Amino acid sequence: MTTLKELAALLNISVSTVSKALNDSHEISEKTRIRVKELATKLNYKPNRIAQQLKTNKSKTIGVILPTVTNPFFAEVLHGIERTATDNDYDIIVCLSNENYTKEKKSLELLSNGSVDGFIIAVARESQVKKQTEHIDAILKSKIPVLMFDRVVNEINCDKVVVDDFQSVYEATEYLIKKENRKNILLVSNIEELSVGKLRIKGYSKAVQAHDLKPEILKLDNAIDVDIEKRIYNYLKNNKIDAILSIDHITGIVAINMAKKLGKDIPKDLSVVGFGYEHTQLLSSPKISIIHQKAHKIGEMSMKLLVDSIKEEDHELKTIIVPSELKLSESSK
Amino acid sequence: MTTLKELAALLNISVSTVSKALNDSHEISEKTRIRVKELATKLNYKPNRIAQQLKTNKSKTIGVILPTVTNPFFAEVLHGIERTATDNDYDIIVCLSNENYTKEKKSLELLSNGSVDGFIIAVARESQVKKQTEHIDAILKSKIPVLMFDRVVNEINCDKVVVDDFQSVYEATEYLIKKENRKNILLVSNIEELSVGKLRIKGYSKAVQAHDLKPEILKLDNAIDVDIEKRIYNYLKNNKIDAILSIDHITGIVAINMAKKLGKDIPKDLSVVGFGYEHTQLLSSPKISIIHQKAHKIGEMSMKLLVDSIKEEDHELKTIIVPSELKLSESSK
DNA sequence: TTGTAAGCGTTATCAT
DNA sequence: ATGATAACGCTTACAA
Repeated sequence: MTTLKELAALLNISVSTVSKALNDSHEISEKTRIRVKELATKLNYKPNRIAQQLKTNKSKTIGVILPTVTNPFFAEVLHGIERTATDNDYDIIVCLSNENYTKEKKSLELLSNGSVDGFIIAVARESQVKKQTEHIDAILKSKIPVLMFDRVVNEINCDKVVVDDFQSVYEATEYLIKKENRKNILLVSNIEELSVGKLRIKGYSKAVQAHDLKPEILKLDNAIDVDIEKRIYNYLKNNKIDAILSIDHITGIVAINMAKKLGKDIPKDLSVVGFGYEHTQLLSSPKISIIHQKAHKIGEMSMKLLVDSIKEEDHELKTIIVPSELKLSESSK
Repeated sequence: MTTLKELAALLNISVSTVSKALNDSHEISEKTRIRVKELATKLNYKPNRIAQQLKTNKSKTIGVILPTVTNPFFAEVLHGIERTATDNDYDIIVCLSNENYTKEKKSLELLSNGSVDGFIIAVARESQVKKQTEHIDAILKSKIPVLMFDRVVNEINCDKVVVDDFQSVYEATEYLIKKENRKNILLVSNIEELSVGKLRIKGYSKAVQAHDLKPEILKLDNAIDVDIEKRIYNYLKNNKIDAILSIDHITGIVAINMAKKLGKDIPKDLSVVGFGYEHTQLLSSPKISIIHQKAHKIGEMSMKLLVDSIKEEDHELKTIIVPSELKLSESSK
């Protein structure tokens, strides 16, 4: 890599002159500026980013800690984060906690040494379930801004971007009751121990009770593939259900497949609503209705808010709610 | 952030003594070492990574350029990359090209200024289709190691990790012919212009011809959701087909759904094989058979090979082939 | 208009 | 055993 020093030596001028010339300083004569720039281009000179970072004490990098990226929700959020970061001249360092508290903690610690100017984090399942969050507090204490999205910790005071989990499920439930006239709505959950899962279940319960119906909830508690199918199949076989509301992005499609296996007519006998993303509806037949979380937007808003908080002198903490959209399957319209 | 200087001032000793004490130098007395370490712990001192990077001229960071991360294949590869990077004390900076040549080029340029010690890249669709790859050559010329995976450019000389695209599809086709006794195998493709797509189609064609059958290929050329369904539906309706081989991770499931709509009995009337990942089989009913690419392993091998190439004095370029595995649906066993 | 020198935080070499 | 100094590559206040 070419350095200022090398350019200076080749041109027989000082390092500072070269630096100023490249930065279009008024102090420098037209002639030398051109001379310097020509050589710089020729030798493909690029200012060493590390040196600049040391000088300015800014990394222009954000640490992004995600539980996983194989879940399409987080993948899409990451997409939004990356795009917005690029637009704001930031890089992102991505760490995956794998839903694991220890890994999450380690990642935060490793990066809180000047490597990043701030963090975007969706808390790992384990951290959330065990309520272990001092590692995040520690970061905040060291004055590095943190933004939490989706999986948030209420007790921690920082910027947040969340989905309207309660509201969207409440409305979806009400839709099933009022528009599709369903009475026996089963909620299927594989994420009941997460903050978002709890909120979604609350939204459902509240809506059901508001219409004097009784809640029915099938908690799969993190079951593995084959069990998911079996348990949903058995439940549908043994219970009179006319609608299914899945609060994750998998079990809704599985429920459709199991219902078909049982000879149910969708959407006549059974309405199915789930959470979904880019390809969810394409992968189901008949089409599932989905609560579409604006994952890309969540990523975008998160990065924007964090960048603002870094720039602003006296930033006041915000919580932004990104509304979801109920996308009906064509058949149910 | 606490610095060596601050520690030194507080302890009334020199910066270099502090540095040595923290690094367990033999030169330093037991007493001061303890004194230093205690204060360091108390003030939560962490060596500034940027300064260390400047000193060693190494970033211990790898730039990872992916076309997208919402495709589960790349998501899983990223998972493998991240894990292996962490195991080897590397960070990763992730950039998404969005299948776009310009963005890919810009990302490479922005990071080739000392920000990263090497690149892992899966070439964008546009770069591959238009055969624009000088930007990658430029990086190699500047002596930054590059590793390409999956979407590779044959003409470029660098380390590579690829899937056995030709072989796996050849074998899957042969399986359909020999074990399931299929005669009219339709290949469905939505990625025919990619290097991997071409190889997969070749594998299919070769196998079909080897058994004196005629190739049938439905090219969707990057169609959008609703068209995908229609075109597959119509094809199945108007043509006598007894097996479908999808070379991506979406159209196989869509084909199953369309076939069911047409009243076909799977797997009796029709065998379906596709490419797939973690949840692919869970999302289909009846179960699809999948060519399972070891995406996690691909990420792992890529990072390992790149790290090796960085460490080794005279590294000789390698191409590693990661074999896929044909995972039959239970019904077809 | 150009150059000198200090400093960002660290480590390594060379005194003391 | 401890400290002074230089160096990594860059920017910038200050001289010349």
